[in-house]
Amino acid sequence: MPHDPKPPPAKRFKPGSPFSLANKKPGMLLPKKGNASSQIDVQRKHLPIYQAKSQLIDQLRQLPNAVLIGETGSGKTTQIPQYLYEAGIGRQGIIAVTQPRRVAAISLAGRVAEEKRTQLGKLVGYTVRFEDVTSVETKLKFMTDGMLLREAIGDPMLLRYTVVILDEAHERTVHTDVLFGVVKSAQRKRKEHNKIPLKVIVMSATMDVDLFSQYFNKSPVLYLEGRQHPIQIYYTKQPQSDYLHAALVSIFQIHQEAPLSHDILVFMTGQEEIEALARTCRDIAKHLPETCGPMIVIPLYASLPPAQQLRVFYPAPKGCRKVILSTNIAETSITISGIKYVIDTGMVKAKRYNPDSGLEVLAVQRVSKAQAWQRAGRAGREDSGSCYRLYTEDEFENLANMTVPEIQRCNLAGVILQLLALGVSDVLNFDFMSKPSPESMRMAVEQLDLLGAVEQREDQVFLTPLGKKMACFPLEPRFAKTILISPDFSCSEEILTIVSLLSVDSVLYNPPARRDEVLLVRKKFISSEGDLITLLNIYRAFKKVSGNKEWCRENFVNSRNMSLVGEVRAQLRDICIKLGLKLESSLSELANVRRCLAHGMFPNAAELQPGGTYLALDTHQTVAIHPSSVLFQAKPAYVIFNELLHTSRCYMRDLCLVDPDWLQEAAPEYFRRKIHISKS
DNA sequence: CGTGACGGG
Repeated sequence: MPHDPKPPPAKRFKPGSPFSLANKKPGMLLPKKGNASSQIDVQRKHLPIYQAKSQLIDQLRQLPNAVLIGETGSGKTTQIPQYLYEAGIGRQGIIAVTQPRRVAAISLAGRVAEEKRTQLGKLVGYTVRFEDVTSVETKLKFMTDGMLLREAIGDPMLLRYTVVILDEAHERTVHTDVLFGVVKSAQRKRKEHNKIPLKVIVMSATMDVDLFSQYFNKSPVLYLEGRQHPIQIYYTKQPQSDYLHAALVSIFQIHQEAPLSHDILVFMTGQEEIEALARTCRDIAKHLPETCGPMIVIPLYASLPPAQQLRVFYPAPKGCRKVILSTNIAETSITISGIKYVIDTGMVKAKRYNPDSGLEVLAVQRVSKAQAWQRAGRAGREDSGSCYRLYTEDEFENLANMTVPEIQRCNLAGVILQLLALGVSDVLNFDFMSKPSPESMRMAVEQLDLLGAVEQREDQVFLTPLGKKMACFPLEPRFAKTILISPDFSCSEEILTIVSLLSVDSVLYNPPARRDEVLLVRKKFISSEGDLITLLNIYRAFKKVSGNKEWCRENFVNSRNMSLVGEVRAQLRDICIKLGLKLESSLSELANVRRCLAHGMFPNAAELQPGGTYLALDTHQTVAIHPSSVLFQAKPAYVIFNELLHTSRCYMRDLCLVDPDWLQEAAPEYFRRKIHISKS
């Protein structure tokens, strides 16, 4: 199977100077894809992977592990599971295919069911959170990697499965990285216990090949040809000090020179930047000579309402240019057809983790080479295209090869808890493909220790009975702990609501243009006891009108996120019932709720200082109340907060007023130490 | 006095 990892030859251009067009001919029309089932077989046979079918089956039959490298469009994800099934490989159990995202798992299952001409949920099914479309007949199961991890807690050897296919492995999400270790150990254990072997197939784009192969006992790497069209890459001649300006200039150069039917996709870093550039583009486009043609500018980022996200898929009116300004959401999650030009600023907003302070910070930084290739690839999905990189070739060469795997950039408390629940005996030496730093491992263990989830004896970490229960919840450890202690305060119903509200995207809708209206309408929910109680009030009011959409609109509440809160809450409540927790409501007695929150979240406590700032008692950082908090003006002596946000300052968000005595009673020794230090 | 890249259970 041929494989050419060499990137296309590079050309240079300078924003603001004329550059030669890569392709003057108008975009070719593609043959329309039919949906009639008679055409499905024809389509399947036209996929590049079909040529290699018998060879692939022979290899996969005998190999316990394989790494499969295939470009987008190779058809590997839909075809390999079917090939295995049709060849009778792994028939004794289920073939699982994991995906980092829900939508991908759901749509792939739909596609494969269609190809097999069966009803979804029979032979082919999917499992994601809140949705299980499988049955006893299901042999090909698409699922999120997080879902398989959850299942592994009850079944560490994954005995229901004969084959696990880890797709999109190059994305290196936390879940995929943990799964690498889980399936590897399941393979070994099954061998030791003389169980049916587990076959593991890692699927990835053209990167990380050696790492994957090494990790899975030097397993062979199979290459699949893709159906990617050639992409011409351009670099700037000089480094650009202002990538936004460079992007603006490049957009209008292409706009002036390329046929209007060619769409442009620009990769940028965040919402604010995108909205600002969109405004500028629209302004400029208005004042261009008529020879240029009109331009439609579409912003794209995750927090955009779904209806507005859909706009990127509508073709622009004839004779109008479509320009999409996007975050990295268009790198993987959303695929837009018809993109002819990609402009890559070379920058991305990404999470960084400081294990010493335990603080996660969002920062604008340079992309990796792998990411730059992923972005460029978005220009060549249906036809040849061009990618304009707003940096020099030298700068490109100096980029990191790979994006640092997320597991090396995040708080590991949840991961460690999950591994312990899986029965991993020596967590500190868990066989990670890319080991997180010892400091961040230690930090996570300390956090779990503080919550009472683990005990440390002779350099070993053990799960406590409380920790075992905590692991049952699909939540951050501190939230699980708060729920588990809530029966002691007779307020589980309220705590379930608050935790659910904090574990989904914000239910508060804050359009900046209607700020005054928002403040006015929100007044009636505000509690002087803080943001968490305010949120509880909003949820109660929402329930009172049974989730009325009109009510949501009037009150600037995001109804979709609010419904999600309900789903999460129901799931958590079920887990509570299975664990035999006594569920009570404290109704109007909200001091109980705050006391419970103080006991569960005491590591996130802060104390007012004479100067009016706060001191985070755990890390002794100086912090401030975020201006969006209902306690912003009040400045109470002691608060707990849900999270720290590091922007212009270090802000606490989602606060709750607490009594210092509650903190003392929650963790006497800890606070004796902390408060002692803070006073000295 | 002023804000959150993207996912997932």
